[in-house]
Amino acid sequence: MAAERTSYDEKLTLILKTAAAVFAEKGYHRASIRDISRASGISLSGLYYYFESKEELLYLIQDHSFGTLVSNLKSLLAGESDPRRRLYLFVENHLRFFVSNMKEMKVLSHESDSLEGEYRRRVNERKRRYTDLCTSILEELRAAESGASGDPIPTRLAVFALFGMLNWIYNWYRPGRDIPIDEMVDGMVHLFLNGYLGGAVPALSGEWSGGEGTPSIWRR
Amino acid sequence: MAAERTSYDEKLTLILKTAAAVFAEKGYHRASIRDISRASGISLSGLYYYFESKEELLYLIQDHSFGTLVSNLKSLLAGESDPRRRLYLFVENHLRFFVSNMKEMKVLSHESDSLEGEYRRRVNERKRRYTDLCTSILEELRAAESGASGDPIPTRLAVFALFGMLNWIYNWYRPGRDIPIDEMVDGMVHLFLNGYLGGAVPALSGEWSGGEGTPSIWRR
Amino acid sequence: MAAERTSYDEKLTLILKTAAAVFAEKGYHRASIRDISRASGISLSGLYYYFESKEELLYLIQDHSFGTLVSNLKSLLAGESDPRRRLYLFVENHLRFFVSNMKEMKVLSHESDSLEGEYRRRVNERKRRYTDLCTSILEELRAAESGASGDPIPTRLAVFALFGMLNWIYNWYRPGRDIPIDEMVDGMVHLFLNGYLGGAVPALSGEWSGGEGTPSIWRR
Amino acid sequence: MAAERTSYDEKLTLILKTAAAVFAEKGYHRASIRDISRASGISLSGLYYYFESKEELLYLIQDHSFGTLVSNLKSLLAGESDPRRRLYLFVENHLRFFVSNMKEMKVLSHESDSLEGEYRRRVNERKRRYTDLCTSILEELRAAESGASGDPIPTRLAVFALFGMLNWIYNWYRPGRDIPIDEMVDGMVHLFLNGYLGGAVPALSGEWSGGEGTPSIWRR
DNA sequence: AATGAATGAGGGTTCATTCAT
DNA sequence: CATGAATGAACCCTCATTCAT
Repeated sequence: MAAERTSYDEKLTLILKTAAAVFAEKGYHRASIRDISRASGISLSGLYYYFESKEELLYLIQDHSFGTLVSNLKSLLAGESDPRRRLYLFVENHLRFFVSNMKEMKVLSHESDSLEGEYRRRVNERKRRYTDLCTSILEELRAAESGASGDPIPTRLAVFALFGMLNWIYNWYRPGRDIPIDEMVDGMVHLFLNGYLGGAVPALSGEWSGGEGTPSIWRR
Repeated sequence: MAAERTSYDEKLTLILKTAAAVFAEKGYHRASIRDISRASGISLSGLYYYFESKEELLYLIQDHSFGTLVSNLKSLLAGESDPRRRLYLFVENHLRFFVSNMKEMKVLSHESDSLEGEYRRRVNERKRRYTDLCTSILEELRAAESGASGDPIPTRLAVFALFGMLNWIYNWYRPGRDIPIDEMVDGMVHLFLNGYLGGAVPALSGEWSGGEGTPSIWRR
Repeated sequence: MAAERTSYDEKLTLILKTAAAVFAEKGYHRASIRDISRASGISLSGLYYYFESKEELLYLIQDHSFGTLVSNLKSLLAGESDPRRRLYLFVENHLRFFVSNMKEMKVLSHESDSLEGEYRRRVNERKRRYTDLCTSILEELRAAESGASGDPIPTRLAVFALFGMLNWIYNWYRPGRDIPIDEMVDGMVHLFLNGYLGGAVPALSGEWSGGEGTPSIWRR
Repeated sequence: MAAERTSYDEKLTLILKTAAAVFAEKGYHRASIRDISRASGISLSGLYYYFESKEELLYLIQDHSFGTLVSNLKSLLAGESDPRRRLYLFVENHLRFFVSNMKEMKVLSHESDSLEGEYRRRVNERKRRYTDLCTSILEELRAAESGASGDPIPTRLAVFALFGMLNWIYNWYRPGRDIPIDEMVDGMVHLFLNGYLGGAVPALSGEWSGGEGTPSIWRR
């Protein structure tokens, strides 16, 4: 008697998940709502009951993903004050979530320019706060570790180098075929921590020809 | 009498440069040939004298960029055998070229999935060789520096972490408003070298709850 | 205990009034049932309890309006036999009703082609009878006034000129900002009566170049 | 040898004429670009070479029609200063043009609300000027004819009554089956001139029950 | 070497309408 | 009585591409 019906929320979730997969596969602009209709088994017009436009659909995916990512992080960091552990948790949360939600995170990383107007503003606001949180962890870290010698790495550079390392994985990491996540987390933290806090690198710069950079056919 | 006509090559170069800018601005799929016609001042059908399809145009841009990037690198590395210096030169070449040709490199980094078939194969082949070169530098580096203790960072992870750091810059680096390239190069090399070669990070892992990762609305 | 429920009729009336306003505002074809749902506060599917199709809804509006217009007119003309007064009452009824029910009358005037089949037939039948009534008033009028000199104005032309004068008001008349209805009624009756019954206009025609009419780019 | 090719302008003219017919037949909103494609024999996308949007197409039709209507009028009125003759020419031009370009004029009269924004503004501006011209003719007329007695008909009312008479014809006039244009022109001028200039109509007003107008189901 | 004109395929979106509940 | 959820058909418009000139 207890009919097994799918609720509105379940269906919306299915749609978001399917759409994320389609967007991840073909890219947002190349993907058509018809693709999503086909992949989800819901009629083209039926989809519009759940979102108002393709752009809103992208926003919903990004917003949901980001929301969960951040909310998970918050509960992890809640009781922790040691900067090293906080960084570790940050990286671990980011990578685990990324690997568990590869499609969504690819969409989040790759389609940041695809939103416009208010949607874009909102997602960017979330990104800014997430970046700020990362920045403050790095600053605590530097404050805690006094031994730094030589010119320190600019924090902004460090933050985005870290995000680059982490976000780039959708371009190469294949779960099951690459190393397990645990090892990736350890490796990334290790790499970044030693790099960020480690002693000065022997001077090498200034000796390269440089000038206006590499000549190329593009420069004419 | 000697009319100042623009040659075929000059015009092709103009088209590639313009198209790269348009693709960088709107993304490959969102950009239309009409956009490129408008931006270049060449008629829609006139463009087709210089390429056979939109996809070939993308290929030409990526192939040209990559070709120059690699050729520059080759001549820089030519006389150098010290692994540290070789890494430095690799990073410097990559970043300088990237910043000098931001549009093209964004297209190269961002639109790797937009090519198909033979075009894709060819660009991927170039990427593989470039990656291999980077890999071998990192291996030389590790071989040269004996002091490494503890579990070393997997080379594959290190390579892609490095590429992530470098390629991500199109998402944040604004020439003129951010630090000069020299400092960015120093910072990136410093960060990566210390990270890659530095001593083991105090064990932190294994203590996180994890399991299948963070619960999320996506996982239901 | 006596719940103050709105009856079926009240709700239907609300719907017709709301729909008339929406149709008047956006035009029948441009307006959507969703617009009416929004404007009336009744759910999209809930509306279909009161009519079977959008076209029937339009029919109901036109039929109701016309019915009331004619029924009012009938009771006004009931005891009156003087042709001038009968015309006056005709015009007054038409204009007053029009101004009091601007939305509905705009729909009636403007959307006469939007009905098809049986619906159209029925409304047209009502229009025909209404027109016939007007025609007969004009004929009585002419019969009563013997003084007409020269070629009389063809009745069919007079009838439709009158309807044009009257119906056009939805294009310009703004209650409150234009003259009061009374004056408009007087003015219209005056204009039409003098025109219809007045002496011949000095011959002016036949002197215009004309031929097939005005040359225009359309005629090529 | 002399190829019989149709020029751009000829094709545009064909499209405007065809589109006017389709819009007149089905109404602007109900008509689809596909209908116009079918009717003109030009492919759907091919049409967009000649206009940028359906709305621009409507604008082009209205603007062209109005332009010709007014330009014809201007050259007719050029040498004429007698108010009566000026009115006659105004009406004759309007009606002849209307009948010769029934489709376009129906679109012009019936679809005045279908344009928005800048397009609407421009057409309305033309309409305003045309209306002003008519108004000034009526004023000259009244000034010239001193004999007017009693309260004169408000000019604004007279102008729009005249336009109503004239524009309404798309609702009833069938060339070939109705009276010839000449007679219609004479009739309309006669009707309006006598009405507008004629002596006062015997007082009839004020005796009707009225009040707030006719009670109706709509007024609740 | 270059272009104006044209097109088939497909894009996102809206609509009137239905039906189980 | 009333609604939430769903759909097929159709809409306007854009696109990469072609081809005669």
